[in-house]
Amino acid sequence: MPSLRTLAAELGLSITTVSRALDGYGDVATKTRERVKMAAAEIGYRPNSAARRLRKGSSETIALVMPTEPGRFYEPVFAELLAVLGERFAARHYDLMLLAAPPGAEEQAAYRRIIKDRRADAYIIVRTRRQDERVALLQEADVPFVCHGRTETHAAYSFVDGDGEAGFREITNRLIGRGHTRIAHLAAPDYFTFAELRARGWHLSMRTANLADDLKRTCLATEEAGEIAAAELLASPDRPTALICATDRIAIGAVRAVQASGLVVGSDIAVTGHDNIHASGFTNPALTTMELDVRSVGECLADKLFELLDNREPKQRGSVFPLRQILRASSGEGN
Amino acid sequence: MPSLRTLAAELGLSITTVSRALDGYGDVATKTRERVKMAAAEIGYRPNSAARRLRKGSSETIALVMPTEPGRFYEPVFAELLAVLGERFAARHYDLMLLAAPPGAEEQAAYRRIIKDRRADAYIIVRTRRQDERVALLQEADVPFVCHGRTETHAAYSFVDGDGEAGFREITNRLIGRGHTRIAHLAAPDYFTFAELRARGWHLSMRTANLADDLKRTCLATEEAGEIAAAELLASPDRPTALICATDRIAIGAVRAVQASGLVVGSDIAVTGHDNIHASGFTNPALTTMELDVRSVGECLADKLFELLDNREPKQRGSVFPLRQILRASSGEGN
DNA sequence: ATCAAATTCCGAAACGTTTTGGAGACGTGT
DNA sequence: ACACGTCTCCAAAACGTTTCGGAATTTGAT
Repeated sequence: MPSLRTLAAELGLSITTVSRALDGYGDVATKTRERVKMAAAEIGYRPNSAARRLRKGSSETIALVMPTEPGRFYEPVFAELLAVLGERFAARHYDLMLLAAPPGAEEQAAYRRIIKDRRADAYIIVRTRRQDERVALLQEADVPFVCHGRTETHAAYSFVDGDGEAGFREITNRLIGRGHTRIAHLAAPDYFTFAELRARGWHLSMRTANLADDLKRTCLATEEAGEIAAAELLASPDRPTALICATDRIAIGAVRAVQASGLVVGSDIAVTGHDNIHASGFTNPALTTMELDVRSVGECLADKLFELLDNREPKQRGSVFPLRQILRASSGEGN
Repeated sequence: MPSLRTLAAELGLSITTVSRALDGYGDVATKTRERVKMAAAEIGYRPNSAARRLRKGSSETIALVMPTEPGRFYEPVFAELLAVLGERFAARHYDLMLLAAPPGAEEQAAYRRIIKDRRADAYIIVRTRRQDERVALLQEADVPFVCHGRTETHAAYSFVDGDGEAGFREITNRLIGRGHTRIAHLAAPDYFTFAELRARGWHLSMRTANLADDLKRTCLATEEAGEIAAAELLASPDRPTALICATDRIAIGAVRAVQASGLVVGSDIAVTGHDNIHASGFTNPALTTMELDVRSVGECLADKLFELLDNREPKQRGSVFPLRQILRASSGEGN
């Protein structure tokens, strides 16, 4: 309600001076500035965002378009990531604008529309895909953006990701160390980069140990799909002794499949996942998995975004965070 | 980029006429309107949102402040709800703005700030509490809002909720019908209205059947807390034969506690939950639970919001959706 | 005392839209 | 001929901010 005009009138100054005083220009006497700031605080002045946006041509908004899967949208830590981003953005007076669109034409259209309208100054891409049209789109439009996850393209862009490859190499090595030789991988759909990276980790580890790397099944990242895929693998006469799953949800399905076939998870068949979703600690036996620190990822995403918005030279394009291994009974370790 | 000015110049019309033509005023000749619309489509004109917001004094934005729990934020269907809301809002050219704040002073401040700045035309309150300061705040500020969940106050406001009371009465009755007499309730923290309603459902059902209603434990809605609370109940000499849990997460913890005490879920002890989170179908045995149709809820929330924004008389203040019971083996039924 | 430079302030324009309050043209009934 | 209503259109103001290009005043150096 109170505007610059109000303040100016009250102080007997011009709108210009009041504005510049508040924005910290060197243009205005220290004494006047103090006076203005006092009055502004007193009266509870807050600049009208629409007006400033109109004038500055920026929106002070960061957009995130959530890719709604056909069916239910589900991403274990999505809500938490949003919370972290929201906090960080608020500190810099940026708004977080949330849209939803199913991948494909509709998603493209959504991006085009916001870009055209300049309704966001920057974007966050989540669930990044190996060939991601969103990256191409935003690069072409020359709009700042940061990816959660990475693409397979060689384009230069900022991203934050977990080191799925190393994480899966590590867990595979660990299982090999415990004597497993037939280790299968239940992969997520391969248009997701994370699925490819995790599969690669498993694959490299197996090759290095000279073990057969043909035990791979790809399925949706759901419990149902995981159960079916695992059941198939277990039905084979030469069945695996370990199931390394791309996600906890897949792993939870796999646990069920193992139990259904009369085998014991942990002793007969090791099962591992990724994400450390809440439920993973409460399967029977508890699920060995690995975890990415969501807070760090969120903060890193925000920091990179602000680097771009401030036109600062980014320290590094991409940041890859290590995964914390959480060993539990489903892989024959832990308690 | 193209503005009304551009269009006007191109067409040899005034800005006024172009604006009115596009907004569908009866003021302008049908022929001119067609001409204008053609040109607008051709040139890809889209009104500048900042300008229109400034002029109209509205923000065309709906705000949702997510209450970040101390620790991790987690709400089973939150992401999906956001997706539904996002879709609906986009159809009406409203933006969904997301903030995050922990309940308490910070949350209040966040609301006050956005209200003062008029950065949102309406609000959505989630995780509604029995005594909810947010409701009071928004009512006092006379800003439209809709609650997901309800308060215990008698204030007139719009809300959408699931019928937790009926749902819990139903499952309790069902267990009683199967011969259970000592049925415990694991409740969520009682500042949440949903927790109170579900507890009431259990309570009423028990009283009606003249059964002891003293077997109630309150805990956080987490697996860990559920496990501890369930373990306590099971340690009692006169232990319950059924654990009706306020949420699936609590129930998953309870399942673990039952198993730890050497009893069998389903036959020895029945366990039920609420939410139908993905993991609930994959506990061993699968968890009996109940489910609210998120899409319906989201759409209803959006509809009510637009009723308020359009100043239409709401058909009904509150909408309570029935819960779908999902009977599975953990309560001795289903497969 | 004079000129230049620094300091402090301000008027006015601009961002792009919506809306108010007409103005002009044309037809209709008297 | 006149008054009156209807159709189309438009100029200008307003929303509240930022910023350009000075203007007025003071300071400093000679």
